[in-house]
Amino acid sequence: MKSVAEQLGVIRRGTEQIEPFEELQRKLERSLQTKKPLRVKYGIDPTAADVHLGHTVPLRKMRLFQELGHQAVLIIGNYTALVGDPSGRDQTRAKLTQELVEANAQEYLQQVSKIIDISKTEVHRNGDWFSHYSFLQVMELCGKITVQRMMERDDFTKRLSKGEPISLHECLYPLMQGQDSVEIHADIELGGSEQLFNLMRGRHLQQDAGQEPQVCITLPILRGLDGEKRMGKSLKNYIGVGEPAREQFGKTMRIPDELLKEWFELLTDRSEADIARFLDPDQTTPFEAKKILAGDIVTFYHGAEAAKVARADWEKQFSEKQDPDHIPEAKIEGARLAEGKMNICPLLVTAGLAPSNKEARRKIGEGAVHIGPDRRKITDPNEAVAVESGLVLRLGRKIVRVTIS
RNA sequence: GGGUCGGUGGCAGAGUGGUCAAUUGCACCAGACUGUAAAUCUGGCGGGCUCAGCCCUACGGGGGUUCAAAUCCCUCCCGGCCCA
Repeated sequence: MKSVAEQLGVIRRGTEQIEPFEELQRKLERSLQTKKPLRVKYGIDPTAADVHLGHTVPLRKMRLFQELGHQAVLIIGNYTALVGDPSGRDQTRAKLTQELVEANAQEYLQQVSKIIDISKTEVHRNGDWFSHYSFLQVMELCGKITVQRMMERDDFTKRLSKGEPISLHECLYPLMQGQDSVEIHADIELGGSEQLFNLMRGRHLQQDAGQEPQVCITLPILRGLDGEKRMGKSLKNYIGVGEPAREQFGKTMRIPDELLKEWFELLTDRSEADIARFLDPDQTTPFEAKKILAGDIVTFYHGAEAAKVARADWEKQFSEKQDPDHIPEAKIEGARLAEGKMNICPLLVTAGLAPSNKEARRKIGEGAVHIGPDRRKITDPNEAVAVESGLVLRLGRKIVRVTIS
């Protein structure tokens, strides 16, 4: 095991705050002496079946703790998901059914295992304990915080002043998350910076329960593709860990330059020196830096070879304006062809390039549709196109190769 | 429970009997430029069709008045505020 100083060094990298820092130091020292790993908690609510890069910031930190020999404890918030975390939200989350939550949870676990070593991770569903809580216990839990304290939260204050509804059950959320820490005896809890209130609840509840309180480590919120708002599913500004290599690469190439620094810091293992070099315009162009970043991200989820391919394809398509070597396939049923032909609009829709005939028609009018090896521009929305396997269709930056089934 | 205001497209927010598939902003898509960055300009942004036209669905749900409703009436559901 590494020395406390060494551990602290890597743990601190990229964190927002460590509260309280001295306690972390003490815990690490004791752990080293007793050879007893620290229990590091991270909770994730299976509200949708997609893990994105925003989630990976704390998960990567958890992975680091695993590498340092500590015990990762992952909480699947199947009960908290039913409540909905009010943190950073300006409205109540939509209600989810238990079945949906469980289905999401399965998917989550699979995706999370791309980042942490799931075989060495303790996984709990907080429904395991909350489903057995009596009403009395819930009341006792509620007694551990005042309404004033709860309302001090920024998100609640905002909603209150804007006249937006706050449901009482949302107030349960921080208490539940905190109680999770009691249940699993957490030494450390990881979370996004907006989680501080919830994480601190855990400390208080643990103290109440006669436990040593956890250290709260918050990590910066990753901004999404737009470069402004936090990465999130609902904002459609995310990159999923399960997405294909070319998608991850392409989306990364579209982020604003200003995002480069934080993405390198939060999503890659690049050293400070490397990052400084990439961001220095005298040594690396932002364009190249972005390709490196995109390559790093793809490498993490798909391997170095896939990253190489994704980059080569991308350059071929966008820099050289050629057809890339690897083009996603779109299946067209042979039965839909009339004498080997099909009208261009339904063809684009079937190939998944356009959401509707109407939209396809518009895009043709805008000069966004090109087909075939010579990338002929389609101008007539009623054109019947000769379709054969291998035909390449383009609509804007989207590209697809037709296969007839 | 009472009073009152309100529920419009992904969001914000106009519209208060016909000219409304619904002003505008944001977001989003595409075109030009370019580094699929930023900035800028342009077009688009419910759906179907035999597509300069026609048709269908849509302004919380249901019902009604009217030649005609997002707009008026009834009712139900949901929310804010005030009172209890």
